[in-house]
Amino acid sequence: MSRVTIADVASAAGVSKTAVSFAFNNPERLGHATLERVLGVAHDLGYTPHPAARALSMRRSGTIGVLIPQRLSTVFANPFLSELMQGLGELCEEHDLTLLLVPPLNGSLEGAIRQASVDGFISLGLGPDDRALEMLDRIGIPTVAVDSESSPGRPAVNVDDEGGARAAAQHLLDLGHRDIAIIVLPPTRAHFGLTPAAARRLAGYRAALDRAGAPEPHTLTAGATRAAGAQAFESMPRGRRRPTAVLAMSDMVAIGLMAAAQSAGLKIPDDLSVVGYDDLPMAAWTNPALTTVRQPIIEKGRLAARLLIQRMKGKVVQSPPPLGTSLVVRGSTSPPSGGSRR
Amino acid sequence: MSRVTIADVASAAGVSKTAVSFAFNNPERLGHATLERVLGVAHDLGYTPHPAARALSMRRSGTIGVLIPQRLSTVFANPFLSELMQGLGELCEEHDLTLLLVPPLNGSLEGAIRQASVDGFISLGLGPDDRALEMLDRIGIPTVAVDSESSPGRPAVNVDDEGGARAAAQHLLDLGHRDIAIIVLPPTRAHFGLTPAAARRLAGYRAALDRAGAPEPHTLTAGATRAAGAQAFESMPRGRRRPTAVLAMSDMVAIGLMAAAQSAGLKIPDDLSVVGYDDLPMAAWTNPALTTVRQPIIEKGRLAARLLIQRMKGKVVQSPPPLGTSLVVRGSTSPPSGGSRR
DNA sequence: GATCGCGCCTAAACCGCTTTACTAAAACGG
DNA sequence: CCGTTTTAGTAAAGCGGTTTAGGCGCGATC
Repeated sequence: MSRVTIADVASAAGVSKTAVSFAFNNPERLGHATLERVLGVAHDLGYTPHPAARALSMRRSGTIGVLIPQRLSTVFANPFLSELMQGLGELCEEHDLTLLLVPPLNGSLEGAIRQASVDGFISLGLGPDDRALEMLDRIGIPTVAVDSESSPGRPAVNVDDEGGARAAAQHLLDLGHRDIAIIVLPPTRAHFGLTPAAARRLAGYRAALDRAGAPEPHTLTAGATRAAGAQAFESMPRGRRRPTAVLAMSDMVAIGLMAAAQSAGLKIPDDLSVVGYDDLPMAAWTNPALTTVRQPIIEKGRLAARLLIQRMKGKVVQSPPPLGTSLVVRGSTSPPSGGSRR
Repeated sequence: MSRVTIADVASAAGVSKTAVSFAFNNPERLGHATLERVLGVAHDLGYTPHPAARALSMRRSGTIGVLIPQRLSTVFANPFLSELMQGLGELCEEHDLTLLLVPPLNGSLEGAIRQASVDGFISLGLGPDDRALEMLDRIGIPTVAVDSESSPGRPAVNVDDEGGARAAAQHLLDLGHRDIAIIVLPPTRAHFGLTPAAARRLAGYRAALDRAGAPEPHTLTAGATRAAGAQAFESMPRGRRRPTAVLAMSDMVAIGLMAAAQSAGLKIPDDLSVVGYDDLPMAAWTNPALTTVRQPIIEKGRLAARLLIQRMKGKVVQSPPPLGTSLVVRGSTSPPSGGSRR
């Protein structure tokens, strides 16, 4: 006993397939009596149009894809994505769209794209010349890039990464820090350099430090998870060579690092100042609360979805100006403890 | 210029559509020379099989749906879903599946289901007689229910909600609490009573309290978000009628409630003990750290996905026994402050 | 009274792919 | 040298819908 199709309904109601289709999609084209009858029969039989058939025929699937360059288990470990999904979700629900998560399958994002039946894509953190984006262009599927670089054909939604980073670094400098470590986010795709957003943040940090004539910062790399942050702390220089402050490109890293530092006996912020990036909700309730750069993640999601939906309607859309970022000063930063160092 | 189809490739390569299809799905049925040629032409033209057409023809879309009974913006505000997605994601990636999020559209989960082209569904928190589940049965799409009730045809993945709840309540009783408030999770779907999991937890709380002869607990309802938790605190009885402890059915509620209590000047746990449910990662780093009932969320996701994938392969699967829960005692609970009360 | 317009419904083409059944040619075996 | 496999490829029938271009009956129009 297989699925009940439109033909089943048609013959059971004694009408053509067309009539059944009209009953659902174009009711005004049917007489009142037949309409009722068809709908009745359809309901009795438990008929539901086959989504794939519908998608094929209508050239529209009613779903938009979220292109995620990493494994779901790592990317969902960072609430950043949850926030973004809230924004995307809001607009999708408004427009009757469902959301398809598209991570790499067998390590291939392109392969995953091929399999995904969607009307448009939102890409996260891909470099502007990424093969995946190129592929989407070729197929001609509308795309909006988030945390990427805007390029002619493809609108991009970004925040002022560099400005935020500059503010963060300046804050530490103002407090009197000179020995500062930077925790860089790693590339998310093999053989593509830094993520565009990471590059911009790094540039922002560096710009502020250079301008103040601070010594070359110690940089190390850690993925955007708590565990990676803890690990980053372990691989920081020890003893008198330990920096007095660290700039992390993600709150999760900052939080993990803070925890590791604390369980190693350090006092935060006295022994080590930490500033994150993102301002996730939880940044406000760590102990001490995290000083961080706020970016409007939910709004970013909303905006990206809104733009994509416009594009899917055929409108030409421009990249909007970057959304604002701002430093939120909390308890995890303070002047360096004057004592033993320098 | 529309999408390049299999027919375009076929004629460009001077072969039949069949040959092109074989080149991709059944390469060994083609001679070496033609295979190369077809693949070459396909690549040059930038051909990609249309996913919907493929899905229709193969009766398989390569995606599984996650049926979510609430708005994405509320459900993603709780890291519970992130955790679950990590588990689901792991298995999906292993099996080359993408994940479709299916929340209610225009308030209708059924409508959303209709639109979703998936090979199977994972449902979250639906009552066993929910219309949506009934609909899935009728369509004949494999489904695994999470946080639901197992029923003959449909395997369900659950944790020992009641046991965990009992342990939590017993813990408070052991500490000497008698005036205890319970924060109940609300129904997620209109006119369906308590969520099955919420009902089981409530039963667990009550069982322990009754058995100890504690007075009727004060119960109130709050959705699984921080904001709702804070609000729940506001609507708790004040002054001497304030309970000495509260049992929340979700960490987020507990955390929100704790924060609200603290900013109202209460000391936790001295003035108010709080125990959550879930043991989200962040439960360990609130201040004080949250006493809570741990449930293995990621594992729950993995298990559900594994079961669903089995079912999609045609195997008949049974509901596994509930996964274990355990009380994790941290800093948010203590004996009631003896002083002014009782 | 032929024609037009209109309301209601249908036949058939089409969406883009997979797959079954089949054929022509080449290789094989005796 | 002649049947029999094998090999390499094709035509056509689905998959399950939507949509275009009519068809048919009937009262209104000229």
